[in-house]
Amino acid sequence: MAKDSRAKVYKSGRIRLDNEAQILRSAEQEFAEHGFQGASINSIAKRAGIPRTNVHYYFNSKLDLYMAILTGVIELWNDAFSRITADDDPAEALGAYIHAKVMYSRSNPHASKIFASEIIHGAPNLSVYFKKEFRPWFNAKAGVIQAWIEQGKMDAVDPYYLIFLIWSATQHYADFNLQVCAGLGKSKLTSNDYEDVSDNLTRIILKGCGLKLPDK
Amino acid sequence: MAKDSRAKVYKSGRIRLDNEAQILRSAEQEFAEHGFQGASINSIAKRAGIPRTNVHYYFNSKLDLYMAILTGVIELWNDAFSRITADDDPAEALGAYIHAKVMYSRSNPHASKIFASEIIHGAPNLSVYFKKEFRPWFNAKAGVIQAWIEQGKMDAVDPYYLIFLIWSATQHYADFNLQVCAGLGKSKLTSNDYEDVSDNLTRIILKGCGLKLPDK
DNA sequence: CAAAAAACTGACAGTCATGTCAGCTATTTG
DNA sequence: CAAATAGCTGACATGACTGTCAGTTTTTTG
Repeated sequence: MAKDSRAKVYKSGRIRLDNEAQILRSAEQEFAEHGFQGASINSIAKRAGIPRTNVHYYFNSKLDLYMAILTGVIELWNDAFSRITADDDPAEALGAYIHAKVMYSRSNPHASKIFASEIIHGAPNLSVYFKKEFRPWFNAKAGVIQAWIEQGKMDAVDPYYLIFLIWSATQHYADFNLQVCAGLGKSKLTSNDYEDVSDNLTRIILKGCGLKLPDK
Repeated sequence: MAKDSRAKVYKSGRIRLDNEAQILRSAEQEFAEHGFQGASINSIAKRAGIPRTNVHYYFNSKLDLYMAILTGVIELWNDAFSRITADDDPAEALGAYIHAKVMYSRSNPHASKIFASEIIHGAPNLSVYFKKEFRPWFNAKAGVIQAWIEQGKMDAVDPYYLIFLIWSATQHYADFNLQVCAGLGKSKLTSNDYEDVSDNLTRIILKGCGLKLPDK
């Protein structure tokens, strides 16, 4: 009996994996477009080409589905920053990080939007993450920048604010993509545009921290 | 008859003005917390201490109420930037603008969040604004920066990207306030914190554009 | 190929929200 | 103070969505 109730834990078969992936992809779009409350399981099911009740077979509730996406986003997100250490050259490391984040805004705009929307609306589903995991991780990363400063490698900017600056400036091109396109008079940013964004941001931010652009 | 149907246009009495203001205040909070779809007229009414049906007496639909707020936000928002001209000193003008925007994030976080959420989710209610008014205004502002560059007063950064940088960096402290507080280990940013933010951003961005900090 | 497991679905119950309207009450005004 | 206007509200019609469950179909496996 107890065994039976746990049976669902075994996520087996090819069918399950395929369908879960398909549902997650569709849900990511739907949540990005309409937010958690605005998204409907019905729409997600339609996007995925699967009957609504079948979506429920894979994900017990809308919140389950949402959380699966949200936690996935965060993992992917933190990865790019986690590799930077105090031994790296600051100009190179920060330049690479800015570039990676800009490209991430290009390749994963949905994820960025879902995350942003969650925080804007009070992060009701990330309170545990923000209360436990986030701060230690964030402090560690700020520590790397602080170390560079103490080694005299860059200006004594506040590491916390510098990180926020990089995050906001880069994520802007995913979250506010619509406004950016409207301002530039384009229907969509090209690969070149994103490179331009990355170059401009890198130039301003590195120089602003007293760092020289690394020659490529 | 035609006269009667227009009668509502005359927004008269003190009672109406009071109640409308109260409802708008409550709606701003509700929309910021839950987004357009997540907000309910019922909750707004409760916040305002007014029966739900009475809210409908003042605003025909939820969308009407939302639009009243959204358009108000945009007007307020554009004001700070609209005063800058090519004759101003760039360091001073940009510094003041950054400061104003940071302080705006402090005093009007709800408005910022509502605007951000609207754009993130595809700006379905601002399509007219973005198709008509926004670009000319935005180009004019970029033109001011371009003029400074041509006068040799600052580095040849792309004006468009510079504006986006300032917007994103400053609005971040309203929209992502929760993440910022979590990262800094505070429950709320103080007046001093916002001044620090403004100082740090100004320092990095101005230096990044080849401008000297104006001495206060 | 038959039994077991996984995948699927139609029908249902329950909840919550919006918007309308007729008729009520309070306030203003001549 | 009475007529006119503004403000208010209960009841109702309507629709959307979530989540459950029993029972069916498909797939896997021994």
